[in-house]
Amino acid sequence: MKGAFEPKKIEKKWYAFWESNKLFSPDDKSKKESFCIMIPPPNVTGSLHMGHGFQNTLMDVLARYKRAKGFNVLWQVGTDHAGIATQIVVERNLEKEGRTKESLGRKKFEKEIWKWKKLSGSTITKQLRRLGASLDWDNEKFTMDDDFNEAVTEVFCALYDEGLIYRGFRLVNWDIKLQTALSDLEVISNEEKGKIWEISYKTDLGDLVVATTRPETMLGDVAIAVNPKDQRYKKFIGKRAFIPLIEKEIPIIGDSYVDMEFGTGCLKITPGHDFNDFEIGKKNKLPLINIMNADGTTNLNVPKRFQSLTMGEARKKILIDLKESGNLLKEKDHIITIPKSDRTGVVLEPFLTEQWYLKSEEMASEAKKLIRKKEIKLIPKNWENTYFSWMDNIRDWCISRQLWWGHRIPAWYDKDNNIYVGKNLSEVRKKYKISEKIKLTQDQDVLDTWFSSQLWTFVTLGWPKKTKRLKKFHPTSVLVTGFDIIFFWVARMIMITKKFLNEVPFKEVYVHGLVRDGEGQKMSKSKGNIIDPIDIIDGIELSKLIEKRTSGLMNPKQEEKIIASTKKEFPNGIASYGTDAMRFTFCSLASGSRDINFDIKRLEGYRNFCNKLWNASKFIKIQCKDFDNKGVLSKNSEDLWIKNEINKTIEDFSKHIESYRFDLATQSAYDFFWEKFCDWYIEFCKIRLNDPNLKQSEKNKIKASLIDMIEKSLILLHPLMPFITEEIWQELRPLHKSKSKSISQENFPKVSKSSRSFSDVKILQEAIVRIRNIRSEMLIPQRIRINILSKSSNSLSKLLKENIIYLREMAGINEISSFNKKAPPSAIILVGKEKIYLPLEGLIDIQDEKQRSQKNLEKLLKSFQGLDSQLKNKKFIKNAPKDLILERKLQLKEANDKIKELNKHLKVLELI
RNA sequence: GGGCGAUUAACUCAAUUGGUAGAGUGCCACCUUUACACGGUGGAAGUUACAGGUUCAAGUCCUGUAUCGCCCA
Repeated sequence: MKGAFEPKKIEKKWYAFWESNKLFSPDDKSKKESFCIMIPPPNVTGSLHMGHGFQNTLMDVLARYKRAKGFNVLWQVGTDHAGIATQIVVERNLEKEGRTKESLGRKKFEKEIWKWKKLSGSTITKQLRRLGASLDWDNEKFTMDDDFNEAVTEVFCALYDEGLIYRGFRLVNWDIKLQTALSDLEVISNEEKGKIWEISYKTDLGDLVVATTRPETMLGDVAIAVNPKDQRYKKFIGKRAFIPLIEKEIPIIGDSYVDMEFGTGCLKITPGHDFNDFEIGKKNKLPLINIMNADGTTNLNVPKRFQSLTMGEARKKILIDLKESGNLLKEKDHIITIPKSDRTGVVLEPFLTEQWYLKSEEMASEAKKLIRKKEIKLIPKNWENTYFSWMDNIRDWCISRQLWWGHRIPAWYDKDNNIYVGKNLSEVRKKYKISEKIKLTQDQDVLDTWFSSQLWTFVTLGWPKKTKRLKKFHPTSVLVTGFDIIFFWVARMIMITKKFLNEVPFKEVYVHGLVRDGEGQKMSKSKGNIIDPIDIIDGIELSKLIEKRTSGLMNPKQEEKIIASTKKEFPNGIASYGTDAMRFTFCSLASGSRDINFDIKRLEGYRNFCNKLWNASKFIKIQCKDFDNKGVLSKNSEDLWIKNEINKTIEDFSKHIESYRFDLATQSAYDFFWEKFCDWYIEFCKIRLNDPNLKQSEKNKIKASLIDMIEKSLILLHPLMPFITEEIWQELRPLHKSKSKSISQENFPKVSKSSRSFSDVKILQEAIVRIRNIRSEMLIPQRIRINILSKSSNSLSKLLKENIIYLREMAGINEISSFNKKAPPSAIILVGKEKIYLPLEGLIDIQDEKQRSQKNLEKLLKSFQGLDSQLKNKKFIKNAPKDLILERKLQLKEANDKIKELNKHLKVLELI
């Protein structure tokens, strides 16, 4: 084993070993209890980002932990076809070659996408392997696979036949560049500086002033609305108004929706171009006018001089005309929320189209019950509020997209636009009894990607076939996901799974936070603060990191800023930290909070922990060279103490993992290994093994104990850091002699608790720490060995003498002498109730000792006073729990004893 | 406008049903000791955003204020 841990040398080797031995495939015949996690399928052509790294680390920890706990584990792998995202990428690639999807036609374009999928589709799955993710690669799924496609079609047809899927003519979020409807998830609303204009409309009773942020939609106005309670405008209701410039007559209506305080209190109603107006229009039975083409230009419904303009151009022209006609009264700055497309960045238009919708209310009400009845638990619980608030206001889901990449909608039309839905053309003809002579054409649209994603938990297991896997692993155990897709994915899975399987898709949902940079900023290309998990694993030079962060920027102006901040944060680039350190860091940050600020400093600390583990193991390997382990353990107090410590740790660790407190789990494992095992136990063993007076048979027992402890530690840590633990475990195989192929097949250590208090070990440790402390304070050099004294009769004296071997090495003690009557002038160290005397002569200045004792005394007095006043409080005695009072009393007595001793000591010092 | 969350050491985060605040990094001092300087030993560092309240006891519960963030409209 080398001096320092070098992750690069081992990681790829072990992943290949695990995979080729199929260690992560569940056993279909197993009688063990099942545990199943579905991977939230990443975009098939995407690449790994920090969110993936974080999420998949947590899932892998669960999967590996559960395997070690004796479960039959399936962690299902697969990818999503990611309709829009993928189509855009392929279109861009074609653009570079001067081709367009239209020039190719639909079939050839689809072929291009499959080509691209083949080319880049393994990037993400390769990266998942780099994370150490213990996925079941034998059953990788893709949402566009044939079987998935069939399942999607089946679900669509069933929902249609039941009347839950229907065609509807209404507003959608329209991307004029892609010319498709978008899901709410793809809408990014940002506040921007805009303007609000006040425009006068002529009416029967004089002018009304309307405030609007979108004057161009005026051409599609169908009414003016005022609040019926508004005294200013009450009399206008029922009268006529005239749209300026085109002088079209529209009614003035009363609707309580209108906010009297906002703008002028007069609202123009444009149901064809505003979601709220659409609702008002429906309520008041107003007509619908669409003034826009699919490409975002004005259509034939507007006067000729305004036709074929972009919405921006139309706005300019209308404002000029309004100014001229005297109808434009005011122009004010105003902060407006502008919805933009997450995909193309263009401003989204509410647009009237005919789309396919899924009725959601009934399914939502069923889905709400499942959470209420606790058949599904959200963790942390407060996410249930988010879930309910969305479910309570659920609207029908627009499931069609005007794209070429996705599941084609299984609907056909005849020349009269009659709709026929079925699994395929021949089934449709049979189902609806339509002869071959009648021409049917299939709907051009595809389904929203989430429509297939919602089937993920059961179609991956073989549904609609009644497979063994489906029976064994569904409902799945837990879903690990981000809060940003509770609506789009989690809620919909719950609804659809209840509908089709009459089951829950998962029993628990662990909702994790969003990974941000060290300053709490969301990581994004435009901010230039993205860290690629692979760069943390492998390391990256500063120049390459800058190149990565600044290439392909939408706004080149930011380049300088990004270069400066990158140089500041990573002056030497990013070192190679290895997967294990990164995973450990992710876990240590997974506390259940909403934001995870990824701080490279934390990473460094946990990288050091990997090195500690490495070197401790190396030490054991060196010590146990040629040792034939018979498994006979050493049973001194310190050996039993460490065994008890690891048992406590195993118990805590399990408790924390099972309650998804990965941070507490890492903390307990870290503390045990570094602070208990390395700092104390290894030192205890080292000293004993170097002791020429100790028999070889005893030394062998100590070696066996060390091996036992390191083996258990490795198994405990394996879910968190799979690579390093596998490497060491294999390296130590001659010592632990396990017959398993891999540490990943080892069972979690069984816990046996001890009722002992181990006070002897704890007092010994306290004595060592306090001696070190006084040495450091009194600046006694390490090479100087000191003599200490203790009263011959007390128990401390006995304990210290028994452990002189440790005190020599760990506290620089030379000899422990006893005295019967009177100690020479000394500094004193209080250990529990007893004292250790450190003769002053030649070592310590008397004034220093006075000062030190005085300082200690003050501290003790302060704590004494606190405790004393608490215990004198009758209400405290009356109300506080009994064991707390007892504890406080003991603390008080201890403080009191120590104060007495110190006072005595100070008096003695005065006399010298 | 409605809802949710956050504010704890210089930085990044913890703190179980209220019981006297802890890690990692950084900082200070000492130490090249044969597992580890990615180390060892010891140490300093907090009016828990602010103001009230409930309670024997508040980082934790309640009310209000401030700042920041997210979601929905």
